[in-house]
Amino acid sequence: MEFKDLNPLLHNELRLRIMAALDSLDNADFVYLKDLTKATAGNLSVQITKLEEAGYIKVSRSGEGRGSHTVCRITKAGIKALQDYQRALLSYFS
Amino acid sequence: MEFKDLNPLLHNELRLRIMAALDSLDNADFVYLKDLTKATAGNLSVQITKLEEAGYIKVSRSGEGRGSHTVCRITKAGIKALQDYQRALLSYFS
DNA sequence: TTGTAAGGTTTAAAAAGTAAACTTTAATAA
DNA sequence: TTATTAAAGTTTACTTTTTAAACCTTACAA
Repeated sequence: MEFKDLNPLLHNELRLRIMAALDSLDNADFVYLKDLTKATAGNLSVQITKLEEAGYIKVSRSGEGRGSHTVCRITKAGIKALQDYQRALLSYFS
Repeated sequence: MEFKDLNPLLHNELRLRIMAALDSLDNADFVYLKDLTKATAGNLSVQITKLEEAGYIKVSRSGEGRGSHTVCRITKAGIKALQDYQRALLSYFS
């Protein structure tokens, strides 16, 4: 039995939801992600920022206040990290 | 895209290691688990207790101090929880 | 214009994770 | 014997992370 390390940034439910969504959608805005992931706005905001800082997603913010719009897109590094995470997880199951 | 909730007790790397190990070994003692999971004794002790309190493992403790021996075994509920967790995870990866 | 709601961000509090320090007993050396 | 060291765990205090309530800014409606 050999357990591969799990990327702690991806080993969080909300962040994983965001990444999984962006992996198949390739781009989604804040409101859509909020609805899809069932997250609160605050939590979503924080986790998006963490993924952005890690370089796993790219975020375009435009406007302020009500007129603002935030669009997220997964990066190459993000896709790779997600794949690696998935592979690591497999080492835990049979 | 529908994300199933991930059991928070299992969605922790060390606890998952413990459970995955016990799932295939069916019984392992503290020292063996410590070596296998590469955990510190303190962390292992805490996480074993949490899994025990949840009814996912059964723990037999005998003796005290150096002569003590702690053996863990997965329960039916633990096996089911692990399976459910695994299934839930699959909903995150296409 | 002013009230209300939408889109996000900041924050402070709660929860969880971690490992150093400790307790107890067994083995070993002097 | 009687220290001394080391093994097996547990407690604890600390840090990190998570979470959502409160907040800010702007747009729209009445």
